[in-house]
Amino acid sequence: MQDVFSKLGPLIIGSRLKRMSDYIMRAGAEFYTSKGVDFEPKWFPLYYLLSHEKELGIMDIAQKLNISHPAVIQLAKELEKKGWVTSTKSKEDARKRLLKLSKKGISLLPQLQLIWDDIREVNRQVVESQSTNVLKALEEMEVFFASKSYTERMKEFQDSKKK
Amino acid sequence: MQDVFSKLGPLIIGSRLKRMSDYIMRAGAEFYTSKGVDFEPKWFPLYYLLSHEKELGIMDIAQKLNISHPAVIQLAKELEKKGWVTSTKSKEDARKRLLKLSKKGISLLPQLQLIWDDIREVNRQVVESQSTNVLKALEEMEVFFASKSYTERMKEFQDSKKK
DNA sequence: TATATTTGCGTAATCAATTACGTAACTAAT
DNA sequence: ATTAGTTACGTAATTGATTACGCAAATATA
Repeated sequence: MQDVFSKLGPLIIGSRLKRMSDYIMRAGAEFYTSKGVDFEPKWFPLYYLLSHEKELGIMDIAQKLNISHPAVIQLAKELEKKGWVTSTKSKEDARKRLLKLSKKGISLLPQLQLIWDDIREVNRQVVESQSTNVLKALEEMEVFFASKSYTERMKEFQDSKKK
Repeated sequence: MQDVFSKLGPLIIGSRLKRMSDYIMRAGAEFYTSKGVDFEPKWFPLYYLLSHEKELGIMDIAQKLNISHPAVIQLAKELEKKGWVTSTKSKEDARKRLLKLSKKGISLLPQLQLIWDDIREVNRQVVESQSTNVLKALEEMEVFFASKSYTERMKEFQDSKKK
């Protein structure tokens, strides 16, 4: 992705973010394997969330993780198969199925913590090497679009041109 | 993805990059639709590349775009169906199938250019709003990992802890 | 209380991209 | 000139996530 694309600059922010994200996620997967832990990066958000929140319904999780609810069901299915997560029907609301970490899931935590510490440390090295901090940049983008969405900004730009 | 995750910082660089990338890509798709142009963001890299390079083989493209060659074949199939891309067997190397923009594909370019200009402009606004430039941050990350991969850095960190 | 609407969940179909594998054409080495 | 190895491409299977759809429970409304 050099030469031709170097001049594109802002036009391909999306693709470049995706490429870097894929790269990091893949490296993360490698790392779990190298440590002999049968854990996949995609499980992290759900697992981590449950490790902090005791019990949560499918939709609550989907919202907190900002993914679709079928994705949550799928991830939960995998973690249940591993025996790390169990579910119970809610007594207050019969529609809800509550997820939580099983004992086995909780007992795995310390081992994962160590790995997460390592990942965090290397990521910190990345960030510290930067004169321009990627996390800060992301933070700023999130705030920027929270105040007004990309699509809205597009519309406004269109209108401003017409004048 | 607030509260629980806010303290994670560097641990979830990957997920956050992905989330932002997804967001921008989706907005891009919306924009094409709103302009009544039947073009998908995923086609952009291949289309744009061909608009600059005349003729290219599948593998050349895969390398330049940093995607797998089946992905190129798939994208090409779609663009061929649209009538924007044609292919010919290479005379120098009978294994190669060369892709290029068709006349129809070329004639679409000016219209797309206008849209790309708009996208570029709004993205520029994003970047200019930032005290910390996301493109610069990405650039730095790319350089950082080009000199030594994430996995290598992981290994080194592991070793340094043992001492 | 009956009815309409919303909410929570599950399944199915679809999508975009990958890995794995096979085949044919080219290249290098003997 | 054979053989071995590499390269280019295509297909199939898999992955990870989404949207679309439907059902049942809860909530709001008449």
